[in-house]
Amino acid sequence: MEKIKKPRGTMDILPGESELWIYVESKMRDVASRFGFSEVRTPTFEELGLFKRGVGDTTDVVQKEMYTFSDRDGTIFALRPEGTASTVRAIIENGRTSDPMPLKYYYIINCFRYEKPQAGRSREFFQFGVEMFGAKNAAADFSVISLADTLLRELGIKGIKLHVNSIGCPECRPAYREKLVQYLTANKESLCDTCKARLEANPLRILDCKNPECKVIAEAAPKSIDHLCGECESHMTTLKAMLDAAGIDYEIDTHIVRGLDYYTRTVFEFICEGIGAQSTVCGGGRYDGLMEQLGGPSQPGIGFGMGITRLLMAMEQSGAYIPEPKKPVLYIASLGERACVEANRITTELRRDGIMAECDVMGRSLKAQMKYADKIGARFVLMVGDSEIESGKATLKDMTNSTQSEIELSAVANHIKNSI
RNA sequence: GUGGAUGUAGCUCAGUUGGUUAGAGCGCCAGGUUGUGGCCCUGGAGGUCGUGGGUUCGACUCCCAUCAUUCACCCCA
Repeated sequence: MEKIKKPRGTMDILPGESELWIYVESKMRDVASRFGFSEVRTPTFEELGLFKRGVGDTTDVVQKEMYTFSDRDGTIFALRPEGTASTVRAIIENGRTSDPMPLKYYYIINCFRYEKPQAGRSREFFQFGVEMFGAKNAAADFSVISLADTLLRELGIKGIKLHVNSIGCPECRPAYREKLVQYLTANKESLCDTCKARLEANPLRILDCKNPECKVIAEAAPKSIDHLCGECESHMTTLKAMLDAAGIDYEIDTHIVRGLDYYTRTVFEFICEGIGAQSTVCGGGRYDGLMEQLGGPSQPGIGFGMGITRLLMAMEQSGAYIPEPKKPVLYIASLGERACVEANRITTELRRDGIMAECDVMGRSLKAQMKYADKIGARFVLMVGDSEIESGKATLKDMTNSTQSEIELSAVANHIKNSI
């Protein structure tokens, strides 16, 4: 038979590494709930229009990276390329804007983008996302950033830097944008080809270009942070004061420009060098116009997305703690039908009491069972055969020091429970 | 979408200027006498050498194509 391969840019997470994912995900839930965020689960696919309006019709994500398909009735759907749009849709659709403000939601989801895979980027990827709605103050920005910072610390990630910028609001951005375009147009000849094209479509992106020539121009370009209106200015000032007070290191990085249309004011990234070209482990910002854009009431919002694969790479690089696979406390080696029945009886009793226990299901020899017990790291091994069934006593071996003792079969479960 | 690198057992890799039944280590399974792990020894299973063409008496080895993996650009988490 011909083998079927997994789709390009997807991955299998197998035993041995799924433990790590579970650990990281439980950390995310733990930290998020400590910050007062609750989990939201939305569909894996949505109507295409949601992302066109939410993420932005002109973005690369929507224009060329979406997995779309039509339903039998002709409706066009898309696999979610990110989580924010769906969350906002769910809030509006379920009337949650009547809940006490602010709304604090988080999610751990898979997202899909048709891209060419490379380190830290795949077609199906996983992200932890956080969204807060209804709070326009800088304190909201701060608590979201602080949440990310706390999580990264608790996962033992080192060498990660917070970059912060403000890209202004509908009040001040148009004037800034015009000034920037003027400046860039004057220097158009020195720009790389892609940036020449970006001049029309998305001039802000030029600030983020890696081409050396463009970098020089970007360095001297007018900065959004110097052209903020009064409100944006004081918003940023307060945020900086809060970060300083909490001891969260950051740098103002005028190159940070988010690619999704919905961002306003604060934008930030946690960047980890050394994990490849895709070094943004966490990226987010404020999106005050998004709720209204999707047909809901006008409510400010702020949040971030954290790429779990990139996070794992950062953890590995940091030599962070990684959980050990669970090991059974007791393995029961049995020989013969009657012993096997008894082994299963005791194993079940322990399992019902929440203790990890194993017994033979392969019909192996005693020696082979001992080898197996060793490989799976069992702490104790109980040896049961016909004579043990007769006498009601069996040998219990402590695998850490090879000591053996006689024990009543009826007392095994209790003995094990007491010895852990 | 563009460019570079790579593709031999489950894993990590050998495979000599193209030459007979393709190898090692690890892992897996079974044994090493009579009911006992870690070390050691023996045996076994497992590969259409990514796939499809071509050159040749003969291809894992050379050529072309294709697919996949990977790194970078683009973009983003």
